[in-house]
Amino acid sequence: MATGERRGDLFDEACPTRHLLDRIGDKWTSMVVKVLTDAHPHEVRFAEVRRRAPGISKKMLSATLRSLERDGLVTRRVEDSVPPRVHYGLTGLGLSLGGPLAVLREWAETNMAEIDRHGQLWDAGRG
Amino acid sequence: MATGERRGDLFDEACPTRHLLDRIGDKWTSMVVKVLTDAHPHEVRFAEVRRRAPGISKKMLSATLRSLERDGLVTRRVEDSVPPRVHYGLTGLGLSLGGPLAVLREWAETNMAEIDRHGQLWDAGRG
DNA sequence: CAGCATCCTATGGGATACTG
DNA sequence: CAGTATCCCATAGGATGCTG
Repeated sequence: MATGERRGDLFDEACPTRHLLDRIGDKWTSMVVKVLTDAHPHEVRFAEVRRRAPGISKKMLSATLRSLERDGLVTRRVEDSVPPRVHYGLTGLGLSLGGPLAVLREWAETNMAEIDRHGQLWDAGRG
Repeated sequence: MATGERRGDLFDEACPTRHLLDRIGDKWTSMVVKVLTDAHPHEVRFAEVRRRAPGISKKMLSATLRSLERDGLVTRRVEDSVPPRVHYGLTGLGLSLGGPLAVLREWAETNMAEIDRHGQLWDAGRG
């Protein structure tokens, strides 16, 4: 991703879910999309996105945003000033992704605690 | 994952979606869950899961199933025979994950073609 | 400010061979 | 049959420093 490369996996055609997860399943994409979704229709500047996605490095934010822009989910607008200001926003496609992500989030909020609890019991039984 | 280890990322508490994607966003989990969801309420044996998730190695199938079992999404039942037969199925929790995954899949089926097309245009403009 | 370049490590995951 | 064990490599992604 950092290089802008994309792999064309055989399973991409066979399994759309896998294909999508290849794009949004990495460490930062879902958080960046959420930041831009929450801000919509307002654009958000690079540093501000970074502030709202705690922990992300400049390198990864840059790579994540470029990947999203490449896929047509995010717009990038450079304000011609010194120092430069770059504004990011969602395309219609990017905005539409908010629905599925919200569903995922809702399920996660309801069930991740149980998953964690189960995992801890499991680990304890192996200690 | 292969070792059964789990990282406790700081963002897990802050972002449930990220937390969930840490579990299902890897290469095989979503496909394995889909196989078991499609088969439900019937259980599926190890080799049969493998057949329905083309390309997965024994190692990765083993690791993926164990991870899902650890998280309480999948049941594992060993039939006492020689050679052994091991049957996998979904728990209620695992079954409930089918909803969100179907939403993801639907969005992907509708939009991944456009994403790919956009990405190819982008790449062409950089060639 | 908004990045890119570079270096580095940990991890995911494939190939292959072995086992109860 | 249903796994483990081992080896190997490609990649994700963090840390740091430089630049227009």
